[in-house]
Amino acid sequence: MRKGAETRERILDQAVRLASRDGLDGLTIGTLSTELGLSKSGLFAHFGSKDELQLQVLQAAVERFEQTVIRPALSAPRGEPRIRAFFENWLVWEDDPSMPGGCLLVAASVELDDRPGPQRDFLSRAHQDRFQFMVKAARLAVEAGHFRSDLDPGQLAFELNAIVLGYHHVQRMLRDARAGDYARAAFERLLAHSRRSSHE
Amino acid sequence: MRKGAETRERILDQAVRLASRDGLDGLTIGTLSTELGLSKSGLFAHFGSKDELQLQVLQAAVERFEQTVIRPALSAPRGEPRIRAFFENWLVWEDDPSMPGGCLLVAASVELDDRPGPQRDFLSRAHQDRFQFMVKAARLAVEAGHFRSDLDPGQLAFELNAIVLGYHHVQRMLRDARAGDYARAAFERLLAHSRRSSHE
DNA sequence: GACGAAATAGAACGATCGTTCGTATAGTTA
DNA sequence: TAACTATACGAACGATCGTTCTATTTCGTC
Repeated sequence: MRKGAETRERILDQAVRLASRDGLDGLTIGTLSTELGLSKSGLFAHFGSKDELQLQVLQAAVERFEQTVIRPALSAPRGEPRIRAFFENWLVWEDDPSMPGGCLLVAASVELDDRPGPQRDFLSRAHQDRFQFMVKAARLAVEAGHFRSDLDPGQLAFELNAIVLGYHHVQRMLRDARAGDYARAAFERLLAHSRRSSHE
Repeated sequence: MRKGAETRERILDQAVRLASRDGLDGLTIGTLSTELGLSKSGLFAHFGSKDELQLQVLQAAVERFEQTVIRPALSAPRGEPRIRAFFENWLVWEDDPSMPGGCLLVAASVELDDRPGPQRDFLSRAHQDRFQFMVKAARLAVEAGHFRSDLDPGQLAFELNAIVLGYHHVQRMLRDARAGDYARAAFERLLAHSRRSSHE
């Protein structure tokens, strides 16, 4: 019962890596087991089905996101500093070397957005939670007096999310080195607009 | 030579539809031929390889984007009106019923961004062209006096692109009906910031 | 050290993948 | 209409997919 959990983690670690490249469907039990030096059936026994493997891969990715991005942001002071920490950690996350094919949550989101099932349900919930985290962070920033009182927290969450998606695209598809500069400039513009009496 | 081109178009039409759901790899010659009432080998003969099929699917999608979004924008007056037309047509494109799985260019971009090959090369080029189109449109808007002279056209292109990606995500993964409102509000904020002496 | 359980391996399954080949049909041209 | 070519089909290929089964090895506990 000890050993099993260890290998399961080792499997999921490599599975996240592979799925970031090839997608959740492109992720294959055969290649995954080969790369890990395991037998196909031995690996399979840990999950019982490919659906379950995909689900656990998604869960692993979400857990890591919370650990890498959410938690550090929560330990920053409420208001603008927290939002800033969240954003910067998110950018770091997007280039995490443990996902050489780019953020798995982005890849899986595009892959699953129109395919009903438990994988989509789980991922959708995770994205909603992340969105609500940003909404709440924006509200706290308003309460702290950092942001203007008529700011729409949902709008800020949308734009924050959009900036990171834009970064992902320009960085990975266009391979434009200015991706980070663009993203940070957009973020600063968003912050400036969100602060008290920004322009009217 | 006549008949062949017709069926080829019919194949590509359905292929774009299927690939928008299942991705370019998920697109399968077997299911594609079945849905069209063709034999696998008969369909295959039109392309010679799956790689070539994928490439032509991408080309078909890019051509349609140019026809649906780029060309109408070009027939709008230079400057802000053109950018506005481009953006609105882009949003319409994102919900085009001929791609029930969402914009193929977004899906393929995430799928191919880390897989070298002619498909990625072609798609990357298409995205660069689209980006440059936005850059040029922004420059024209500056020249027309609609936008401030110190505006960074690349930055505007980045943010425009980001807004649409955010729309795609919130609309399709979160299934939030406010996606359009969010996107348009972000767009108006971007325009306001880009106009002459917006806030300083 | 022996025993029961957990973990892994190996072989095989039907299904489907992309692809090839030979053949028949359909369409175009002379 | 005859000849020719483009188009489509059907069967089969080896490879790989997820999955199932049985057997073997490894582990934790008494």
